[in-house]
Amino acid sequence: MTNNDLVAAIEGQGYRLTAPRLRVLESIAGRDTNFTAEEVCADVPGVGRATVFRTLKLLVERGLLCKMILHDGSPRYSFPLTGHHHHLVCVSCGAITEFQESEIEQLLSQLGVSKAGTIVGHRIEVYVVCPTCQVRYGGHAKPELPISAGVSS
Amino acid sequence: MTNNDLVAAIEGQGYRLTAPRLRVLESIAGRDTNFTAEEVCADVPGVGRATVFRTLKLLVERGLLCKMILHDGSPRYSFPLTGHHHHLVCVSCGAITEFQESEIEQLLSQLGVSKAGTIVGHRIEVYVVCPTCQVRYGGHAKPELPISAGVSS
DNA sequence: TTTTAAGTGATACTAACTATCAGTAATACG
DNA sequence: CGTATTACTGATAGTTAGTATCACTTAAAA
Repeated sequence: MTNNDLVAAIEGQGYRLTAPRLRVLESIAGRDTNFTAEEVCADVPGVGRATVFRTLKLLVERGLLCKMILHDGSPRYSFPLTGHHHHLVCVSCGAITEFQESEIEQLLSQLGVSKAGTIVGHRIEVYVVCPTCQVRYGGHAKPELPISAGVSS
Repeated sequence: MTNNDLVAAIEGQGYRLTAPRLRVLESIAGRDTNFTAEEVCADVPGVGRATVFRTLKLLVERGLLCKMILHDGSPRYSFPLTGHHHHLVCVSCGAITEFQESEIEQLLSQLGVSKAGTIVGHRIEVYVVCPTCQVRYGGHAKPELPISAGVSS
C-alpha cells in the first residue's frame, strides 16, 4: 500500500486530509504486515495518540487497513493485499499471510440462512507455525500448542 | 454446565480445589452464555480480581469454558454445549448460539498442508442479527452494519 | 468573510488483563 | 504428626489498547 493510495482514499470521501493524518499515513505506508498502533504513535511524535487511533480506525472502516487478533488476543494492523480475505498468522515469528476461501464464505452464508438470522460479519484467523519456524522447531509445531487450544471458538 | 462438572474438572488434575476457586465456580455454574469477567468479580466479593481471572483462564485452558470476541472486540465467556464448535453472536442482543461445521475444519486443514505450515489453532466468530432482533429491525439487518465491516479477517 | 463542521491534542478514564510479591493454605514426605 | 514443598491467594501496581471529553484550531461551505 503506497502513501498515494491512502491519501486518495481519504480525499474526496468527505474526509479532510490534515497534516496530522498525513503524518500517520506516511508512517504506515510502506510498512509490511503486523504493526501495532503503539509503533505508529512512536513514529509520529507531536501527533496525539487519539489522532493516531482515530486515523487507524478510519482506515479500517474504509477497508484500507485490516485489524486482526493474534493467538494471544493482541491486535495487529496490516494492509490487505487482496479484497476479502483471512489471515494465517505464525504464532512463532508473527508473519502474516493471507488466504481466500470462497467455500468458507459459502458455508457461512448457508448457515445464516438456515437458522441464525442475517450474517453481518465474521472473524476468521488461523494460527500456524510457518515453514521457516517449523525448521527451527525440528520439523513440527511446539507440543504445548495443541490444535485450537484456547483460541478456537 | 453444573457446578459439579466444574469441580470434577479441577479436582484430580493436579489443581487444588480451594475456597476462592469454589466461589468462582459456583458463581459461573448455571450461567448461560455471554458473561464477562467483571460480572463474575462483582458476584464474588472478597475473592481477588486476579484469582477470578486466573480461574477463568484455567477453565478456558482446560476446555471447560470458552472465550470469544464480540463484534466490537470485547471478550465474553460462555460454556461450550458441544465439543469443538464456533459461535454465532447476535450483534444486537448478544445472544450466542453454537455451530459446528466440519467442512470448515477440513478446508482449513487442507490449507495448512498446502502452504502455510502447521495449523496450531484458529478463531472463527460469525456475527449475526438473530431472528428475534430482525423482527425488531423490520425484517432486515441494520443497514450500518454491512457484511464483514471492520471485523472480517 | 462569516459560519459551520470536522479535526486536534491533552488529559483522564476504561476494560481486561498481567506481574510481582509477601503471605497462606494444601498436599507430600519422612 | 511435623515439617517441607508447592500451589494458591489478595493487594497492589502496571500494561495494552484503546475511548470520552473538551476547549481549541482548522478547513470548507455559504
